[in-house]
Amino acid sequence: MRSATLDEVARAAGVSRATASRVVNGTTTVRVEARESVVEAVERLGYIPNRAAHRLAKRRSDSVGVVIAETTARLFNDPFFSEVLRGISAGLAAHKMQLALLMPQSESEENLLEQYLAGGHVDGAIFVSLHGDYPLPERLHARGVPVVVAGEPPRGSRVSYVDNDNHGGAIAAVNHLLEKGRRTIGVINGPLEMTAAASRRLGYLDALRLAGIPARAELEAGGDFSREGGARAMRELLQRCPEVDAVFVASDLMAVGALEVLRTAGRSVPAEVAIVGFDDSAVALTTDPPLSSVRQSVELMGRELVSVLLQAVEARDHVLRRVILATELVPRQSSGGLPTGKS
Amino acid sequence: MRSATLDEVARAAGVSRATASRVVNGTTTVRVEARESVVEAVERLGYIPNRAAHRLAKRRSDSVGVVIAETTARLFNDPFFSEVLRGISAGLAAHKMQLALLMPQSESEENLLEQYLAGGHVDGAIFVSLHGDYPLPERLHARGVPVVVAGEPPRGSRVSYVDNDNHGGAIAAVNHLLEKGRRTIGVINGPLEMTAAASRRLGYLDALRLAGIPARAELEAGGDFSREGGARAMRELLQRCPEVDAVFVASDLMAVGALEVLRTAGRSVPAEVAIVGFDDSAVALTTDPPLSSVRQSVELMGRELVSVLLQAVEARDHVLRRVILATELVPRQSSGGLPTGKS
DNA sequence: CTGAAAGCGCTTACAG
DNA sequence: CTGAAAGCGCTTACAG
Repeated sequence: MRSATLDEVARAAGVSRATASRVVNGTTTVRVEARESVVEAVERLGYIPNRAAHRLAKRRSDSVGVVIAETTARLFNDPFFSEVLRGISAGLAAHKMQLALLMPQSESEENLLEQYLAGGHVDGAIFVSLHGDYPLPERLHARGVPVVVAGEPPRGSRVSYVDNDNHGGAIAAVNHLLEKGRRTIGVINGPLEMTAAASRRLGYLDALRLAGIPARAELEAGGDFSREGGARAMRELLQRCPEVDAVFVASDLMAVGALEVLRTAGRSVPAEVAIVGFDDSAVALTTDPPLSSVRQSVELMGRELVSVLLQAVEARDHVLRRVILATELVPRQSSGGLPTGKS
Repeated sequence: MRSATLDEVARAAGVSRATASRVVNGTTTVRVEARESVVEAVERLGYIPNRAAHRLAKRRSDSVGVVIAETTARLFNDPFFSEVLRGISAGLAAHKMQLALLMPQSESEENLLEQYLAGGHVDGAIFVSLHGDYPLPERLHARGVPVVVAGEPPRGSRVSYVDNDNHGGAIAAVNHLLEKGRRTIGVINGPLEMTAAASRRLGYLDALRLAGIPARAELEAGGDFSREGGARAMRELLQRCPEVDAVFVASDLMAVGALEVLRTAGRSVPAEVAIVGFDDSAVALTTDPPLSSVRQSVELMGRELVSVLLQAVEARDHVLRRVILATELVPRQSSGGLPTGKS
């Protein structure tokens, strides 16, 4: 159960505790023989450093808080969270940092959270909550706690963040539809208080503008990133603009709902209506026809969140860092993307 | 940034560090005046205990490892993980324990994991991986590390676990179908190497047996807990036994697929075929008709996992604990469950 | 390159 | 009820 201590290792290796510490921590200034005997002793005794002692002496926690402050509904229906968590976990593990997961579920827990994060229990914090106006990251940043958030925060914010290129991805999607000869292109938006949704919408509008096609308000419908919402929006669109020949849908899940409505309405995809989704999630491959979508790597986002945070921790600086991850259009049959059967 | 130390609090309160420690930790044997002046000093200085020092002195980590060793696909498509995580998080927070999330993603990370968990970095571990044969919990248990797993482990295992009453839930579901007058009841199973799937199947068989109805192999079809799998299984069932008048589907997601197939096949639900799912997840309310299902609380499971683990940690014992959480049938229209429109 | 020693911030017998 | 003191296991100037 109890691992050997550094003292025991030192004694076994016939060196001082200081030297033992040096080789364990990879300091180079140690004679080869000393190093070797320490390494041997570590092996033999199965030495595992005591993290608490290490932290106390170094005055660093070697752990980062990952805060997921999200409603139950979103949390359970959006694979985003598991995926970004996986990326964060991998990034942290590579740096031997511990992931302290925090999921506040009430007002009072929120308050404790701020105490906790500001109290030196962690070296920094990553926020993965998506809803627009969340003041905690900003407050912690102001108190000098290194912070990074997933997704672009509302404008005016001073905290570092990592985000996917939502705007660029949307432009690519709409350009693709334009190249396919579509001219009456609708959009199904996500909830616009989320910056991701707002950016995708902007990309749609910008792509149309660049192509010299005037935007029409009746070609926009609102969703909520859910399948149901996508279906509802598609019905609206069909009713308001029966001549619509393509739709850029701001999430794959909504696109699934839209496809169902189109099938029920007897509109063939992509012949009559071409569809492009966003996320390139697993469902994109299971729809009929397979869904063209904009790929983003949420796991990569998790890794980037870690590296941005650790940069700030190392540098002990207060620099604002922004990382925008590339997105990529993956054409499939729902937009007539691929001439062959390859998907 | 840096919080006051206990020493500073003691000095400000005019007592010794020992006394200050006693009131901070809630020991009762402290004179009222001393207590009050310490409390006041804590307030005034904004004292936050240094966790590393506390841990080092107490030789306890006050944190538990939560291991999610799961394939990406399952992790991202199953809300189970977020939900159980939320329950665990809440349970741990209530005990002021820290949640160290561990998501090993390779062989080598798995090995480090065992080192880590056995190395005293955590007071115990909760395992949330679902696939059948996972040796790590057993090994840690044998090494004296308190361990509890979510879901019944394969038979022969000696580790504590918390599970939902899959068997009882399945019996309730099938009994309900029997009460509705159905006699040709099929089943769509999950992957049987998962104990949850196996138990549900057993419940189906037992309920039939108790009702004196012989089981027929052609009324069983296999799924994989996915929507696709459910659809495939339903097609099989219709082909092999067109006279089937009810199906117990071992997960809501599979039931969604089954309902789609039935609609396409022109079978009305519940008039011709009654359906009951399992999980009572959010989708149960969005299907058409609303899906009867067996309710289980995964979040509660998370809380129970914590309390079982902490019992073992406190007691420093090696007792095998098993907690089976009640499930409950929620009748809706897919089984003709409710005479009125209430769902 | 190496060791003796101070220090990180807390807990807890022990003696009173 | 309370304080002086040892101890938890590590890191790191400092002197050599």
